[in-house]
Amino acid sequence: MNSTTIRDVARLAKVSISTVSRVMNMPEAVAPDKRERVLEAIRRLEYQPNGFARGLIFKKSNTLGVLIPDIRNPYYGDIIRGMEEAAKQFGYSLMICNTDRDPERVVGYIEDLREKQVDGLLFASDYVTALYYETIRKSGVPVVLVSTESREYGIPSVKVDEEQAAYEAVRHLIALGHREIGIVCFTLPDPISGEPRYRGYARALEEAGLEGSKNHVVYATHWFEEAYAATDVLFQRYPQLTAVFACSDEFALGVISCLHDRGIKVPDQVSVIGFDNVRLSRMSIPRLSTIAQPMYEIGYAGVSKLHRLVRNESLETLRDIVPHRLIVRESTGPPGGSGENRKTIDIRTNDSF
Amino acid sequence: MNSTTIRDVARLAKVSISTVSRVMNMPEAVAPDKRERVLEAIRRLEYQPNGFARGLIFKKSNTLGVLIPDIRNPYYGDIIRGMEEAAKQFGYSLMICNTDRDPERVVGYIEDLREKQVDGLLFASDYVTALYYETIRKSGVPVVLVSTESREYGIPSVKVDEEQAAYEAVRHLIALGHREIGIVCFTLPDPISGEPRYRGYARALEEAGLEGSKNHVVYATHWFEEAYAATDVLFQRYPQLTAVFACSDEFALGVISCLHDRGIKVPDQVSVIGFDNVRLSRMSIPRLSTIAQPMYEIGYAGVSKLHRLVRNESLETLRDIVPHRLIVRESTGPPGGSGENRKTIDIRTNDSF
DNA sequence: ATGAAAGCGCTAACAC
DNA sequence: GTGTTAGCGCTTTCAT
Repeated sequence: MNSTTIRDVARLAKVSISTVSRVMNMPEAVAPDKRERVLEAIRRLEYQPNGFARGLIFKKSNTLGVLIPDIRNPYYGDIIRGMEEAAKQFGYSLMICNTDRDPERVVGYIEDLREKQVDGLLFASDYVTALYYETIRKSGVPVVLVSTESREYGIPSVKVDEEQAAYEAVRHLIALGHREIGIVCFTLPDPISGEPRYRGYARALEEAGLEGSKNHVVYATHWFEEAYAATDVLFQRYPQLTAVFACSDEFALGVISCLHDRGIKVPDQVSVIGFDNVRLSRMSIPRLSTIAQPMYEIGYAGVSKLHRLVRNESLETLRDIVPHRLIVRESTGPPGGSGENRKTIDIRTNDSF
Repeated sequence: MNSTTIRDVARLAKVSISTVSRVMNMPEAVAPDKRERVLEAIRRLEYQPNGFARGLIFKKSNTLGVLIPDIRNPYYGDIIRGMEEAAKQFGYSLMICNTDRDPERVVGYIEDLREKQVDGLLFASDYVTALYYETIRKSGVPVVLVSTESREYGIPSVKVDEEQAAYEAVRHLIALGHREIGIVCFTLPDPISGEPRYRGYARALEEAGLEGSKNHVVYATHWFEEAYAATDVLFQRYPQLTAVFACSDEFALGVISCLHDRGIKVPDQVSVIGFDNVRLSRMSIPRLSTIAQPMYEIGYAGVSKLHRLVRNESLETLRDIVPHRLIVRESTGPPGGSGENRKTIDIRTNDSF
């Protein structure tokens, strides 16, 4: 580690340390000749100021902590990029932490970030438990929630309207002519991505007089593999389904893979719609119809909001809702083969992974 | 921000600040009654020490900087998880930065991380240019390269044997009976993932007396969309191909999508093998045959190595090579339809994205 | 315009 | 065992 200090520079330039400090912070305030000498000394010594010392004085780190529940989920790629762009704009660095949804790590990271004196915290997707809230409160660090929200604790947040988005996804299926629609839902109780998306699904069904379908639900927790397995169960119970609403694009891929392995064509026999519009959804065969979230903008807006918070500016709104939109690609279409015409589904657990 | 200091605690507990400091750093060295009083005061005041002050003394941040070229690439998910696990083990936090391969951001981040006094730097996948090296050298921060290496500057690194891995991928294709094999290669000059993988491809071809195929190459830079477009060019030039080696799984998906849109079946008519074994490769249809890199282990090993460097311990080896392995799934098979039997390929640029 | 000195919050000698 | 004190590297009064 390069350990030349301001003292070394002062000595070499034959000035006092305050002069050196001045050329770094208010260059105009120092005589041109001395300024040049100092600059030269800085160059020669490759001097770079110590962030700890500055932090101690300014009581600011210009760093924001970011808690990501699952860094493997492509959903966060663009969220992070949006955050980074905003951070750059406002002069912050990001400290990105992956919690793998482990409460211990969440708490550990919050405490660590607070010790590192981050100026603020971005908390993504996870549900804010009492433990998390208490840890955050204690730390005294401003927080904004990203793709999650908290009714109990009134924390600022940025996200889409999950219920409405899910509603529109299922509306799309209904408009296509589907009558028997299943859902692969995030394991309840998940008050963020689970419950609201289920409600949107149920609302669309009711509105279309299809409430009989409302129990065509099966659960999975975030992973392709689970969605794959859940799909077997779903079609075992409700073989009449002609469409399924998968609560994430990854789920949708799981559903499609399962169906494919059972010889069922998507979308000819069964339509599948996803949620998120991660890059993957354009890379699969068939390309996924899905609900697009503006991930980049969500990340950007999260940092903007936090920036205001950090500077004690007032927030126009506590909970920001950003627009989603339906994207129709290839995985949805009108109902084709009916349940009866379909090849019987093999419900044995698949063991190919 | 919670701003109670060690002084406040000392006052409330009616002891000196050194006693407070002691209960935090060497609790046994202080009398039980006082210790309890201090602990109670800490609890009451929700005191948490200031990392800047401690950093100033210890000259350590217990933080490692991580430079990721493209956070959207799923390849880095497990790399980061491996790093994080090791970091936790060794008592570091990770500061993850996404550079999007922008030299300005790379340099900016290195300087910023240095000011933040990170104890070390993990530099992933990118080629170490003279500018980067100079920036790193100036900063004086120990570095290890992850999934990249540097012959010029002799920087420690952890990665697979790209050339050999590519060789084995193509060997697999040859063993299956393929004679006309194309490659979708990273844009040259890419001395890390481009050139060595091409050499592996070429070596396998030569060894099998297939050197005629060696020019069946087309280039793309990291993205699905580019691989898709490159595939059109590849088959336009060499319609006799029955197999292609894609230099990444993302490329492989691009190749497969393109082929699929042209009505060509994988693997029945054309075999495709990828590289990396990202999670995606198990989620696609067909599931990808690929070369698996141990991403998690690479990340873990990178941090371990850096940890040694930070503590000035000697390294057994400068450049670590970790094992790869061939995974055969569904996207490769024996050559089926010959070029002639195949539907003519539509070489117009696809505009579906 | 410039230097001397105080002090940010903490740890680590060094007394006692 | 515990308190006093001298810094860690820097910015910022305050004199001059």
